[in-house]
Amino acid sequence: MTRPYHHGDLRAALLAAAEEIVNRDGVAGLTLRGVARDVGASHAAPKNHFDDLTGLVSELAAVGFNRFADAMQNAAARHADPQDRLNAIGRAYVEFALAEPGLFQLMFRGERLDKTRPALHGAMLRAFGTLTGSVAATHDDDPDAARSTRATRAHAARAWSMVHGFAVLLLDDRLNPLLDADAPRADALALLDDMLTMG
Amino acid sequence: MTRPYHHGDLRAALLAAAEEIVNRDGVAGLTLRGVARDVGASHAAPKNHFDDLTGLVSELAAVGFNRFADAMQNAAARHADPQDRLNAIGRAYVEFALAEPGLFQLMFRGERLDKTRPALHGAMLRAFGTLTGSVAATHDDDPDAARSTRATRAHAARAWSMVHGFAVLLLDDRLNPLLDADAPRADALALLDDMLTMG
DNA sequence: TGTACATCAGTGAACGCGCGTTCACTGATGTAC
DNA sequence: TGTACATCAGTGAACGCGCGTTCACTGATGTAC
Repeated sequence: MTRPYHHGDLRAALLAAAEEIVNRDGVAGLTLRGVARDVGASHAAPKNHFDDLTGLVSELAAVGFNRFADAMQNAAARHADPQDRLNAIGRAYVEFALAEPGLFQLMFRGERLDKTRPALHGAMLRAFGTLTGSVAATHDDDPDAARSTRATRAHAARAWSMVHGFAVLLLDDRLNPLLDADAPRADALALLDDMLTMG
Repeated sequence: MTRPYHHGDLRAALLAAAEEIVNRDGVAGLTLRGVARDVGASHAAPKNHFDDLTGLVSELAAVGFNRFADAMQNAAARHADPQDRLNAIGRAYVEFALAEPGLFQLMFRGERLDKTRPALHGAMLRAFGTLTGSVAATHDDDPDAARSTRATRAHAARAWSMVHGFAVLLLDDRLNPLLDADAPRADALALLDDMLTMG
């Protein structure tokens, strides 16, 4: 079987390769040439699908935010009580970051992202809406952030900051002094549970 | 006045230039050549003071963590009540991030950091000890994190995660949906105060 | 059904760029005697 | 007090590297008639 001239779905293959690279080598290790190399295409091929590195990164971030939103929604769907749902979302948030550390960092480092791209903008709204909406439900509030009260905004910002900060600090090994040295990963999730349920 | 062959304190000048660059262009914009260029030295000069980019970044991070610790301790010293002190530390944490966004990101992005360098390691312990010790005081607990109870660990992780996540999300314009569009900076600090004092 | 042609996807050579690093060197400083 | 010499700080040319980008091209696909 000879390799056909056209790939079939080079765009998807490039995104998959980019995801693998970013999780292995970090955001700084992601280059157009490297991605093309990994899928066996010429280094100029990505230009046809993503104008430049910002394009590739932004589209990959959109994929990431959609999966991120899916993960949080699936976690929420397994619980009926609003507070339980919110805690489940928080756990899913951190678990996503641990499972795809490079992708998570790419999604949250603005430098290389073009947030005006429709795919990315929509995916971000989905992900953040899931989180803030769930916070509002916990407090019997209007889920529309734009019309939320001062207290609800503070609740949303606190829940989001807490879980995001935990994920970021954990990924960068900053929480080690607070964790069991023998099993930091498992202990981290236990610690997160304590944080979420301590009232 | 002709420029002398020896600079006098090239090391300090290089660190100052690096700080300016990182706050202006971000972590990715920081290079040995660029730093040397900005102080008017040859591009190989930094080698004498910092072996490589990791050395420069790590030493700059050490400077940053010491200033960071100073800022938190100064803020704490203005209050007597433990909870007030902790809130003041949280405010100082976010204000530092806003004042030196590039330096803050450099300090918290592990990739380029050699945390085993004595200067950096010590400065990090100082900064984090200030924060976690203050949390323990709020709960009448042992300030030594290694011997702290499960509840204290959870309190420390929560306080730290919350304030760190808030800073990171704010720097990356992620909190805009929750902020007053006309004065996001001022509103952010008001929102932080609500978060810290909402109980 | 067949043919012509426009469009699209991918190739591979070439370019310029800034980077880190090496190297032989030079100017300045400190120290032993 | 002087002199010799080792050490240190900084220079500037040169190298190789991987990057993004451009360019003329070729193979494949779809569409108009």
